[in-house]
Amino acid sequence: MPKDTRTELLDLAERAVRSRGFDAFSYADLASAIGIRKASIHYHFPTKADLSDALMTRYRARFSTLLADINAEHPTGAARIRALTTLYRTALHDGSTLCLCVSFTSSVESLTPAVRTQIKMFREMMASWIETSVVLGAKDGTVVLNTPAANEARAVLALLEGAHLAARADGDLSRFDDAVVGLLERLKE
Amino acid sequence: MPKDTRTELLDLAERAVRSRGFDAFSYADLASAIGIRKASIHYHFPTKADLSDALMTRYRARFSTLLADINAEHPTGAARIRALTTLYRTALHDGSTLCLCVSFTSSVESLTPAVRTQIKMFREMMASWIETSVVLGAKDGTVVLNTPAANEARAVLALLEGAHLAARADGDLSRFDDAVVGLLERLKE
DNA sequence: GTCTATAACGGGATAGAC
DNA sequence: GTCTATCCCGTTATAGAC
Repeated sequence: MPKDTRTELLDLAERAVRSRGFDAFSYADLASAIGIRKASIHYHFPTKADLSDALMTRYRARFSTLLADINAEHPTGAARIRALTTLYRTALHDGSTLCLCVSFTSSVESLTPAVRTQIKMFREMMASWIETSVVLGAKDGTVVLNTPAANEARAVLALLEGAHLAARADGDLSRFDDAVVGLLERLKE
Repeated sequence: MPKDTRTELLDLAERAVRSRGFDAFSYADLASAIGIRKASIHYHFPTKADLSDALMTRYRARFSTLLADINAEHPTGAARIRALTTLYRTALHDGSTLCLCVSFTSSVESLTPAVRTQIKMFREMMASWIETSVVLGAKDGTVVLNTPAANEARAVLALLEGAHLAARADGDLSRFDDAVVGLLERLKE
């Protein structure tokens, strides 16, 4: 079954933002990629602000589902953090795409207050999930906590996002792997 | 003594890239800020590629000096890593400016091969210095190594850059502090 | 929903006077 | 070194036909 135009536009725009950045892609790029005129895109997303807002809304919903999936599949704290690391690694693709949240954060001055709020909400969601996971890990004995769980969560999130940047800069997935060795090492079982 | 125009342009451009991103600032911005016409800027930097190259060259040189200063002032591995963390924290200013390298990495597709190479060289320099510092710390007993020093170095760099993003997204320096608590905790003495 | 056509603006860059 | 003037292109966005 074919994707509708709106979904196709979101897919293309997401890839564009994550690989080139918010300020470096245009409606013309999307139009030529999808095979319609750029004026037609304004029917689906009147302004670029509307498009970026829709991108973050969908991205947050997708990650919310993905985190729930991880919870359903992995019972221990360590397994969940491992799965999250895999998720971030996969999101890099061949090293050509950052996390949408990372990309948007670098262009935050070009974004509307609504999108900035969504960026914050995304990080809050991630940090909160990580915190819950490491607390679980501390209880089930699979994660060693050296600092308060809230700080561990912020550190893990920063590490994963920073590892994204490193891999993106070199176009090399192994940069990501190098950076997360220490994190994975701390997960028992 | 007054700054020359070239230096003033570099200062303005660096702040612009770090706060708004490479694709979101223009010669017109610099011109109005410095009080000359935008055509005049082309005398100093014929193209935006020349400007970005000069920015990275100067940034690398500055950090090279700063790292040497840290070495001169701090004898132990832990003290050096602590000083580096402070350096990154300061680079955030009030939370409005990313590391130039972080900002450029997000816009890497808009940059010339020469600048991309400089981005890699910057990270190599940082990772190498961190690795040397943690090896020193392992010897003098101020840093506990859980993984190979090369991996620790990549992890520290990723953590610092990721912490930059977190602070930038929320416009709040305490996000940086939250993320690096665990790193500082591992430094003894 | 998509089209053509166009408005209105801003981008990087250049030529040549001073 | 800085200026004015200009070129050429790309940008987001809108109007109105189909």
